[in-house]
Amino acid sequence: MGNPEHIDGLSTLNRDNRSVRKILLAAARAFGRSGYRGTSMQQIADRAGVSKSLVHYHFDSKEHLFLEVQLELLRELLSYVRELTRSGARRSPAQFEQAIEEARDFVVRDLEHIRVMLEFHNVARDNARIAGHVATFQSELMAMVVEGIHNVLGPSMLERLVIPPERVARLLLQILNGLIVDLAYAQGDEAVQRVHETFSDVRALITQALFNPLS
Amino acid sequence: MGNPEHIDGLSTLNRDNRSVRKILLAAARAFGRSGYRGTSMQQIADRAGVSKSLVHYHFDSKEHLFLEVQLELLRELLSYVRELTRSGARRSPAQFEQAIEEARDFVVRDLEHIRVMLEFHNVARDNARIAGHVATFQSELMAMVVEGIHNVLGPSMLERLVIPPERVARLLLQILNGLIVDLAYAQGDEAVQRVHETFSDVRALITQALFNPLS
DNA sequence: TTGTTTGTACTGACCGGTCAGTCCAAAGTG
DNA sequence: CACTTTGGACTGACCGGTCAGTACAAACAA
Repeated sequence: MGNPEHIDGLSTLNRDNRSVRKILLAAARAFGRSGYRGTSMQQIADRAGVSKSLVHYHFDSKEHLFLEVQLELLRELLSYVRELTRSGARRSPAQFEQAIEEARDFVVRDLEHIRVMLEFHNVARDNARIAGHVATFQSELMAMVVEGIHNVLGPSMLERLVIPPERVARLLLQILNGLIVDLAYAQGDEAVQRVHETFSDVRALITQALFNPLS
Repeated sequence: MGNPEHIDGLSTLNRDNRSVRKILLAAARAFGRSGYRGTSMQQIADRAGVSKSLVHYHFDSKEHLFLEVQLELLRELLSYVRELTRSGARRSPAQFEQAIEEARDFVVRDLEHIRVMLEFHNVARDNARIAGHVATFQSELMAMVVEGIHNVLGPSMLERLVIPPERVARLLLQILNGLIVDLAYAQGDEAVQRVHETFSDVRALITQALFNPLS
């Protein structure tokens, strides 16, 4: 990745600083809940328990803060996907399904955080710098999922895929986007439960059709 | 639906008025592109070629305008789904796939408009009135898709579904949400083309696994 | 025919308020 | 000393919304 925080001429950011971490966390949640424009620097400062001045002290601008939030989310996702697909011992469609299920659990657990992704394209549309970062974000995530598919399936199962791994990766990301949107809409526990049921249907049907039978 | 524009004590809206139609169209596109908070009344007025005052003359508030945009989108979706699934002559998985493909084309064609849906939950989160309308929107759309599935498949094919029609409807809406998000991210023609390919994969795999073989 | 009234569409100027961002003096901290 | 943190005052831009007033055509009255 090569020190992405040093490009674009942004000032260096001390990520180990406790306040910086608090601000990043508060900002991620606030952006996820209310969107980029719907979140004020004051709200972020309040939720982080620091002064507004300090936020401006650590981050050049709101755009910079958003960028760093984005960057951290990418790091989290990458490290999670790496961890999830590290072991090379799973070699069946059922294990593949389980990996998808675990990915879903990850999304649900960090939903407030991950929802920021739905905001990326809105901000990117009138901000070239952020648009570039979104593109990087997407391609790095895609590469990581492809690698994860290789790790989870191994060469033997990989041969049985009816479409190439790259297309499987794109497919997984697309249905996960659908899950995120549906969850954003769902209000109340039964609604969330129904969304989970729906995603399980998607997962089961796709897995079933994704592998050629053993010849 | 019963004259939805008369509920909530909103002033009646002359939908035949040329300016009103221009404003609604401009607002739908602007909300779809930049989100609710990212769109100002001034921008909408400019794009509609009218004064900001006129927008406030026809619509009580920004919230009211958003509500009317939502209402019109619901009308369009309902009438489109009705039209798409009217004929009862299709009775094969291939025809089912084609109906999904047509729905995709509809989404792509009106994407700028439909993208507003991604914004609904953001606005609804801190606006009870809009939250109620979103819930109505969702349930009416769901009912319409279920009815459409019945029409497209007919009793014979309906029996072969491995999950009930209601779950199929939720599944379709979820993967369409994924499509909309992916399209929102896609920049450039090849990117859009790749998203289409991905959605085709989803559609094909799901359709393949969705029907029991003829016994 | 001429004048009056009424209703609708529409506008520019303006108001109160919010927001991102700046500046700075002061205080704590390692 | 250098770094971090606070709080407060301030600016310029923008935003949603209001308001007085214009334009105009149809209906009505003399």
